[in-house]
Amino acid sequence: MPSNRQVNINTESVDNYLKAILALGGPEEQSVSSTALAQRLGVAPASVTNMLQKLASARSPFVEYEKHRGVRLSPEGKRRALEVLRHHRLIETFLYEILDFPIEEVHDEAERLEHFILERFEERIAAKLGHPKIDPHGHCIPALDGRMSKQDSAPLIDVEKDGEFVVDSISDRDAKLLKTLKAHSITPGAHLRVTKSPHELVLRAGKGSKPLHLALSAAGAVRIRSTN
Amino acid sequence: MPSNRQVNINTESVDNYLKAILALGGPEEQSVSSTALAQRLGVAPASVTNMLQKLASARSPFVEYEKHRGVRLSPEGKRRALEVLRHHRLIETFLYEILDFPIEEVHDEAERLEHFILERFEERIAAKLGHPKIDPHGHCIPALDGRMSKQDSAPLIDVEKDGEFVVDSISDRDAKLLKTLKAHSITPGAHLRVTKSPHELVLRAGKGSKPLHLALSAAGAVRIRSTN
DNA sequence: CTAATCATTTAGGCTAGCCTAAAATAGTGA
DNA sequence: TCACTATTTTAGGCTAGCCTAAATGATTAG
Ligand SMILES: [Mn+2]
Ligand SMILES: [Mn+2]
Ligand SMILES: [Mn+2]
Ligand SMILES: [Mn+2]
Repeated sequence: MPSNRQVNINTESVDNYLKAILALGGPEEQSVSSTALAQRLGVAPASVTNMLQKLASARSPFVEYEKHRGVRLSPEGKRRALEVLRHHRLIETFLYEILDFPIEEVHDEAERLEHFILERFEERIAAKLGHPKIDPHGHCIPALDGRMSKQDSAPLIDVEKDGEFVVDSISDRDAKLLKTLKAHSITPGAHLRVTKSPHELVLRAGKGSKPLHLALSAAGAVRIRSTN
Repeated sequence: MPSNRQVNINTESVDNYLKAILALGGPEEQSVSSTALAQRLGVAPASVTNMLQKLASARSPFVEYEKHRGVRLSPEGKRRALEVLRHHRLIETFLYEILDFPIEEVHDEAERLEHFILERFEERIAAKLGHPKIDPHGHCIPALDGRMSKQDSAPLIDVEKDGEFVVDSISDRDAKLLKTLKAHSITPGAHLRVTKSPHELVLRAGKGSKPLHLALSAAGAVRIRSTN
């Protein structure tokens, strides 16, 4: 009857569970279902249950978990998740700015490295980059203390009527889309004219760039804000 | 009776076994004992035997191994070991040159990262650094094809009589020694006056730096070459 | 209110990589 | 050559993190 399980809580896998809970919980930190986690992490639901039980029953638990009711990060879990997110986005910025990686390749490389760097490395690249607040996808980089400015933006898919916007951020998880958008000069900070039609959005960045027909299914990956 | 074992041969642990065999086998690629490997890797001898059996019985084996007679790298194993060594030394150079790490800290960080970078990352930092041939400890960086120039140097401990030499390289594995040597301006490429006494060596670098009394036990970590 | 469906957990298994203890082999020197 | 010692291997176990299949719990439609 191993009740007070002694769990090794510093693994790549644990990091990834915490990051996934942070991402799926959204800004309101809603509770996240096993199935959603299983899908995001590419593992079986049973594996998720197993891990959640471990994370919840550790000595200082990373999550609050109740059977059948989903899971939330504990304060400690949130701290760790934000730390890994900071690693991730700093590494992405670094790969993009210093090592000249193409934007669509930085995510996968960061996804591995984020788990294996020490504070010193983080501190050195942050310094080298001038303590950036935004990564190359337009996402906010959490500060050392875990604070992160709320983003004042909306998914492109929620646009109600045609208009002009500024590109806020683009999801880092779809390399192909990132490449396409880049080819149309649709990058964070760019001005964007949006025209809605039943099944797609038509996007135009600068004068020189061709209009892009974007399926609605892809429009969740782009966030916009107003042109002040 | 699982004879043709299907082994996953791309793990950090496997990398570390191969690197250790490369290092312990020396330039003559002598066969390496289980005990020596166990000691170097900080695992039990039984664990080594187990891993060697796996590495030797894979479909394209990384080692040639005979019970009780030690182990050598196969051509494939040597290729991989040199690849990881290249990663390691490129990362060290990069941490030192680009991120301004202190010399005595680069090794530990590289020791982890070397297993988790892709070709692209290797290629980018090599380019950024101008395809260096020598790392900050003075060690040769294997080329992409695995070739590595022989080092024309000798361990300081083999010095027979007093004289002047050039510091060739310093072992990366002893951070404390690296720091001490640095404080006495004893770094790769520096000129060095060596005076032998029964139990120690006295080392003097430039005029400004204080003489360093080095125990013989530490003198294996430094390699020297003649002043042309 | 009940039955079908869907989500989640439990149970049982697997591999990698480590461990310890016991057994076997090799090497050495009397 | 034979016994003693040191090295190495075998045998058996453990944890982390996955898996599948079966069982259970929650939800919803009739
Ligand atoms: Mn990313
Ligand atoms: Mn990750
Ligand atoms: Mn090193
Ligand atoms: Mn290593």
